[in-house]
Amino acid sequence: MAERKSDRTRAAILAAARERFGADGYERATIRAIAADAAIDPAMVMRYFGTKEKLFAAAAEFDLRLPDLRDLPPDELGDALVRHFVTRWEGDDTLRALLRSSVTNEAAADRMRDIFAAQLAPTLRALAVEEPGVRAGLVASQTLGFALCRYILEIAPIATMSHDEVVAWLGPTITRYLTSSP
Amino acid sequence: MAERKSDRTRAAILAAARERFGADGYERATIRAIAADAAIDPAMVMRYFGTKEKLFAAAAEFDLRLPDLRDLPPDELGDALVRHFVTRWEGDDTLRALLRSSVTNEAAADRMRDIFAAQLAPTLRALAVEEPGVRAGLVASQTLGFALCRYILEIAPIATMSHDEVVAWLGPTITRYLTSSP
DNA sequence: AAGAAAAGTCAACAAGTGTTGGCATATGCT
DNA sequence: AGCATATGCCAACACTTGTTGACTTTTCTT
Repeated sequence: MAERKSDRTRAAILAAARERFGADGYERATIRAIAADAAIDPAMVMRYFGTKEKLFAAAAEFDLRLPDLRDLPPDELGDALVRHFVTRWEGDDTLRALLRSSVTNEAAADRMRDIFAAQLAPTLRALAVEEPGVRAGLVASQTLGFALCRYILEIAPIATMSHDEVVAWLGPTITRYLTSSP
Repeated sequence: MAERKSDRTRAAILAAARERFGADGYERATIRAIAADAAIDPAMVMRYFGTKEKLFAAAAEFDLRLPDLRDLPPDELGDALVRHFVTRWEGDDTLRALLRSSVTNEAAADRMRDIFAAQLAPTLRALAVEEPGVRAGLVASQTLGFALCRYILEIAPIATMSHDEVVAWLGPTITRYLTSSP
């Protein structure tokens, strides 16, 4: 079965949706604007995805692609995680779309919580730390907060930091959240 | 000059606005809903504040009320700051309104950046740390991220933590951001 | 008590939203 | 080639939004 024509427009819609949701958030990103970006008719978006909610659900599918951390020495966990997160944030519009939308849209917030519970927490559980839920929450709080300041609010010194500086500052924090006992 | 009748409705509008902006964010919070909460006519909101933007600007006025930290030993700075932030977050709808709105609204983001630059950064500058801008950004990233996870996303273990636990976990992080050299 | 100013109500507007159905075009199969 | 199906466009719908202007009621001064 060859590549259908519809596959390409479908992909174009999804790409445009991720970009718009990421730039404007769920409510301000309009079907019409997404359709214009994808150079098609707004009705096509409905035909392909049925509803704005379902379009978002499809566009916000996301895999953190967390590496296996079990072979690392404990004091390098934070650095590795932070470096992974920063590159993951910058290679994909999806996380930005998710963050921008989850603040005002309940479905997006659900998605965010799900990524947290289904991807981050299990990875930490595999490290056999105590209270993996709490530690996963702490890691989320620092990484999401950093992303908020860097990509959304664009607070000056945070937004312009190099990857190495980010790792140097946040790495030890994450390491402590993973290894220190309360 | 006695208390005008208008002062009370003005205050009622502002309270309702803060609540709605905090619960729904800037775009989903409608003038009509705010007016309904304040038990007045939507047209009154316009008469009192002129426009939705100006209403938000008035409702989002905020003072962090940061204490003077210069007398504290350096290793207690983080604990004190974190405890102050948590109580400040929970006693006032304004910060939630600001956080929820700043993600999709540029004026709200400006306000957020302003609080950061005009209140947090100068306080740290008074502590004579190196690179106060960077450290203020780091503090913002952790505190805003924690607020996001606790009050907006309501990620389970973070949302239910006691104040003491919050201080125990975040305090050392903030202390390190303020005292450690890069 | 009369009149001015303040405070509040009502109905409507123009614009933008998600969504729908009908109709045209292109594509693939036999 | 001819038909069925997939793909696409257009115009319109019902609704909500911020905002406005005319009108009524209350409040206060003189």
